[in-house]
Amino acid sequence: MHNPFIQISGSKRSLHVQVAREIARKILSGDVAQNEIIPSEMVLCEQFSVSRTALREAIKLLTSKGLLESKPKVGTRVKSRDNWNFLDAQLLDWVIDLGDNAFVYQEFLALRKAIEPEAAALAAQNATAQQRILLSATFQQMDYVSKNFDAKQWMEVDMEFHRLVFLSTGNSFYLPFANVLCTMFKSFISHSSEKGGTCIGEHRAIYSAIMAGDAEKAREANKRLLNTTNHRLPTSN
Amino acid sequence: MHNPFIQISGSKRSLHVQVAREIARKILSGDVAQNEIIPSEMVLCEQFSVSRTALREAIKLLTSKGLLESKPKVGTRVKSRDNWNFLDAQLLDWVIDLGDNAFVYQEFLALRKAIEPEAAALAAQNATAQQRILLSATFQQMDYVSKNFDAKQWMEVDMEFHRLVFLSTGNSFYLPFANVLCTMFKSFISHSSEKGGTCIGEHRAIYSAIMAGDAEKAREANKRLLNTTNHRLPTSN
DNA sequence: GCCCTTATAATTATCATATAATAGCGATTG
DNA sequence: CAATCGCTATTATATGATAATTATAAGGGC
Repeated sequence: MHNPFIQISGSKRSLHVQVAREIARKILSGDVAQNEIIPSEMVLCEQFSVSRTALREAIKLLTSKGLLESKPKVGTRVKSRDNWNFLDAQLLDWVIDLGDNAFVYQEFLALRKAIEPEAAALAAQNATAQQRILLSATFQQMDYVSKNFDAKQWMEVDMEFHRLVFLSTGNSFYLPFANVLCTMFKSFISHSSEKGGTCIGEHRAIYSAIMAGDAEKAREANKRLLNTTNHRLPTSN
Repeated sequence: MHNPFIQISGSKRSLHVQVAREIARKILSGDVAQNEIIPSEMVLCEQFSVSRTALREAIKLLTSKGLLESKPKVGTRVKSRDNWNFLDAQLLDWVIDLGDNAFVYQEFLALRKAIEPEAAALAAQNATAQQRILLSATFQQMDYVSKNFDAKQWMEVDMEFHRLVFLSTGNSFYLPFANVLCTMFKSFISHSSEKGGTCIGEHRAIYSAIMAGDAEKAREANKRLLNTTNHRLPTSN
C-alpha cells in the first residue's frame, strides 16, 4: 500500500492528463518542432512508464486541442501552431506554466481590448434578472474590497466580475472567454504578489451602465478600464 | 474482406470520433440535460456497439472540450453550458450539424463584430512579409472572382482572406478564430445556395489598409464590412 | 439519539495483450 | 520504366483483468 502522506510530485490529476501535460509542454515550448513526428506509442509508453491506454487517452486529449494528429502507419504528427486552440483554458494553463508570461499577458490584453467592450455592451442588453442580481452582489464585494484592500481578494472579485459579464452576454461564443479569463487571473494570483490599483471607478461605470441597460456606455466604460495605465501590467513575472 | 464500394453511412472518421459526435449531439441538443449523469461505460458500450477503449477515447475528447467530467463511483456528468468551448472548431461543427443555425450565425456575427476589426488592425501592424504576399495573392483572386462571379468560389476566397487576417495578427489568441471562421464558412458553402453581394469595395479597403500598415483604417474598414446590410445574413437556412 | 469510523459496492482508471486496419515503401513483373 | 502486389511498421479497436476512488450504508462509541 502506498503511503498516502507521500504526495508524489506530479500526481495532481488523472494519469493521462499528466502525460498530456508533459507532451504539451514539449510541443508548446518548441522542444519538439511543428509538423514533426513524435515517437511511436510503444516508445512513449516506456518513456512515461504508463500503459498504452493512458498514453492514447493523453494523445486524444491533445488531438482535441489541435496539437496532434495521428494516422496509422505514418505516426503521430505535431500540428502547426495555427491549429493550436489557445482559447482552451487547459491549454492556456499549460502555456502559462511554461513561464515566459510577460508576452502572453500582453497578447491577452490585446484580446481583452477587442472582446470585453463588446461583451459589456451585450451584457447591458441581454443580462437576465438573475445575472443582474449576481453582478450586483459581486460589485458590492468589489466596492468593499477596494476600501479594505487585499490584493488576493481584489483579484478574485475582479475576476468574478468580468466572468459574469461574459456569461451575461447571452452569446454562446462569448462564454469560453469566461474560463480563459479565469485561468489567466488565477495565474496572476499565484504568480504575482504586486498590488496595482483597483480601478473601482472604471468598474463602477461598467456596472452601472450594464444595470441601466446602456450598451454604448458599458462599451466605452470597459474600453476606459482596459486603457488605464495602472491596470495590471505584465511588468514583472 | 469488406466490399470497398459499400460506403457505410456513418463511417467517415475514426470510431471514437463518431461516438463522440453522437454523444455531443445529445448534449448540445439538450437531449440529455446539463449536470445530468450519463449512463455508465458498459451501458454506452452496448448502446453504440463499440469497445470500452473506443468509448473512453470519445469521452476523453468530449471532456477536453468541456462537455463532460468523469469521476470514479459517481459516473460521467454533463457539465453546465458555460463550460462548453464553443470556440472549438470541431464542437462548432457539431453545433452546426444540429440545424438551428440562424441563431448561431447571428451570435457568430456578434463575435466577428468584436474581434475582426481589432484583428485587421493588428494585422496591419504585425503581418510578416510572407503573410502580406499571401494576403495580396488572395485579394487578387477575390477581385477576379468578384468580376467573374461564382458563389462557391467567392465564399472560398472570402474565407481565405479573413483567415489570413487572423493569422497575420501575430497574436496567439487570435489564431483559433481562423479555424472557427473556416468551419462557419464551410457550413455556409454546403448548406446555402443563396448568393449575396461580394462587398469587394469594403474588402479592398481592408486589404489596402493592412498593406499600408494603417491599423486605424483597417479597423474601420472591417467595421464597415460587418455592418453592410447585404452582408451574408442568416435569413434562411 | 447522534456523530464518527469503517465496510461495502458501483464506477471509472489503468494495465496488459491480442487482433484489425491503414498506408508508406520496396520488390516484382509485364 | 511503370504499374501492381505484398510486406511491415504504426495506429485503431477489442477484450478482459485489476486497481483506485468515493458515495452510501452499516456499525460502534459517546
